Amino acid sequence: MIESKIMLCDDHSMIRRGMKLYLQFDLGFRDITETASCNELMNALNRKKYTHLILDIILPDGSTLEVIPVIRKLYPEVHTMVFSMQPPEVYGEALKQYGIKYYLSKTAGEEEILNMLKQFLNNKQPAPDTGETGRQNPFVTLSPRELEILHYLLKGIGTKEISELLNITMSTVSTLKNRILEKTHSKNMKDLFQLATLYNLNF
Amino acid sequence: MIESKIMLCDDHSMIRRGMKLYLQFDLGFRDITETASCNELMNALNRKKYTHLILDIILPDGSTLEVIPVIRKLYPEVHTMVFSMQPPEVYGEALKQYGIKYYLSKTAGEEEILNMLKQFLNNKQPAPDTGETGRQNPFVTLSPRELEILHYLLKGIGTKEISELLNITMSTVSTLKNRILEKTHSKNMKDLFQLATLYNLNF
DNA sequence: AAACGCCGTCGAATTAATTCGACGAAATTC
DNA sequence: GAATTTCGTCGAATTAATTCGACGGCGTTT
Repeated sequence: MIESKIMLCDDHSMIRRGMKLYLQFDLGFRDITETASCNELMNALNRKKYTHLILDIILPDGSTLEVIPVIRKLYPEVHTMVFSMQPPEVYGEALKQYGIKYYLSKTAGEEEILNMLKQFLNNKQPAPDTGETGRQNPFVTLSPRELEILHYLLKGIGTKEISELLNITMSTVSTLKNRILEKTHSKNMKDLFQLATLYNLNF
Repeated sequence: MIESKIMLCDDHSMIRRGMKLYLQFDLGFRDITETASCNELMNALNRKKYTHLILDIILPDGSTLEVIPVIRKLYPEVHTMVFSMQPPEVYGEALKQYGIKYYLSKTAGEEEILNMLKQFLNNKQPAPDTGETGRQNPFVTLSPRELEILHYLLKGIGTKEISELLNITMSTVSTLKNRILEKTHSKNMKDLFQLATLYNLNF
């Protein structure tokens, strides 16, 4: 194995220390650089060549989602793993579109963390993701009527009021709403709001 | 200094490792026990006497807000510090009501973390409450119970399920939910989610 | 001490929302 | 062209959620 040069970007010093411990003591890597913001990250990448990036999503000066496209353009060969508090369902799709194949949740157990780190740092293929050739925006599968309902739902309007606005039954609205939740793989409204925010769908 | 027996409760192994490193290497404490849920925590407290507790707020099986009153009743002499991702303004008041004087934010820098840990573990008086922060944050007016409910609401959990989790009536949950909406001036859940996002409360 | 206001709780009545078919029309696949 | 899927819709039954008034407990104010 070639000596890996690892960049670890997370704004929580606690997390960085914990992660560093895994990388150093458990996995034996030594070349680990830390950054705590998008800005620091980009500067550091500019200064030195890294083989692996381990990035948090939410940083004090913005989201790594904003810089990942830039990074992939400037340093196409670097391996990138995202590591976040956010549930993978939410960012998974967006990251796949960006070509990020590794997503580690901070809520994962020790074993899972170590396993994924090992695979990632040895440049193995990522965990067997559920097939599906690079899915797109989950909202594109919605029918016209469903999009109409979605529009009102995202404004926080309830089933009853929507049914009145569109002159249809509440049960119809409920049915459509459920189909929307299914198609977007949202468990509940909170998931839907999050997903919509993620895809800039907040109209 | 008397030998401290420290209990560290957090569901992220990464955080636990980072914190343990601070406690062991930087501060020289050795008796550190880890737990990762409310249940584990209560069992561990029952088994052994601790001098200091360092607790995360949000755990997989509930909120420490639920168990802190119990802990303070059963073990009134134990020193407790809360340690969380949430901005301190939000939980500060509720915790003060529970007699918790130490609140450490995971977003704090290394120095701040070490300082507060030192003070806490040496049983000094808490840091001079960093001035009047965020009188504008609408979440500060929430009562302890309301914050508890809020926590579940923000996870997208419904009234019925919350009532089951907390063993109270649905009508109670609904009442609390409405008071939360009122106090935060939210018309509906969508507003609440948005507001929570705005105040970095989404976890 | 009395009065006030917030807190956590509930019951009963009411309303909102979901579920689970089901149906014809339109689009798509075979 | 037949079979299948998706779409928009609904009714009836059921379940979830809200409303509203209330009550005792607990701090504060007066």
